[in-house]
Amino acid sequence: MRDMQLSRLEEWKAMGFDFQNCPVRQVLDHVAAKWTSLILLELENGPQRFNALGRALPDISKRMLTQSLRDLERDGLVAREVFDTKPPSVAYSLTDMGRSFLEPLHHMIVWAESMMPQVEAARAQFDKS
Amino acid sequence: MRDMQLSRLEEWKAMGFDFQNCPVRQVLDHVAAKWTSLILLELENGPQRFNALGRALPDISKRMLTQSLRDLERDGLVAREVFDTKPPSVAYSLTDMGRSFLEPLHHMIVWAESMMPQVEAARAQFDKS
DNA sequence: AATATAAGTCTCATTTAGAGACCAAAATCG
DNA sequence: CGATTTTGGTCTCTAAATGAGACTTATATT
Repeated sequence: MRDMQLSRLEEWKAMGFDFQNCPVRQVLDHVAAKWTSLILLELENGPQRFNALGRALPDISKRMLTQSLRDLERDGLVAREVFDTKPPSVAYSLTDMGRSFLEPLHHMIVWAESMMPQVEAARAQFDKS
Repeated sequence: MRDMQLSRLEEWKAMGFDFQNCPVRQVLDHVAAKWTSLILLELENGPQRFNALGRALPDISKRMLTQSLRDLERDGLVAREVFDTKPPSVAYSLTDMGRSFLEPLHHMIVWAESMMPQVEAARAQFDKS
């Protein structure tokens, strides 16, 4: 969308508002990361090891599991701990901040579950026309 | 991740739990759609036309704006109304359900804003090591 | 007369995600 | 004893999702 008038954007820039670093976007990107929320939800059941998480979330690829866990670790939502077993095992757990994220996340889930029938109805309506 | 033990998944399947149609995943996918939440947030300011939305969200492409709006319309969160002007204009607005989604969304945003400093700190820590 | 606007669609290029092979060392299985 | 499994990943190759931008058609503006 490059054919915009730029006025509002220019205004924001003038105000020193950094569009790319907008905190709202950053969280939404996080929630939007498709797997991170599911991982956090799974870790609510307690610390889990890499492969156990993979089994709990059967349709995630190892690649994305690794990447999502790194992102979560970097942002301080998840802690990674290596145990010196043979072979070495790695446990992932929620940090306090990670746990605090579950509260708003559960709000979303409650909303989702209560609205699902309406959403289904809307879809059926939309699809038939 | 095809090398899983399948036990938990099998269990779920035995329970008739349809993994792909899980409502939690469906909403999270929605929130995870990268643009839908931003669009809903923008429509909180009142109904807006296609190009106006494009200007308000400068880094979305027309292609994704169209697609996201269709998804939101299909799920009943957004209403699309065509006006017979010349050239015809189209207004998008929140439905009641769309508005109700803003509540849990705002919870997430509040969380995001309050946690941002901690997240930044965690990132700085992670990146330096 | 040329350009802009409305709301998209379409194509092509780039980015992101998924599938699965591969790693090394130790434990387990037959 | 040899084969397989398990640990937590990485790497490559393919497939899917996204972005950039040209194009449309009729009217209005400059």
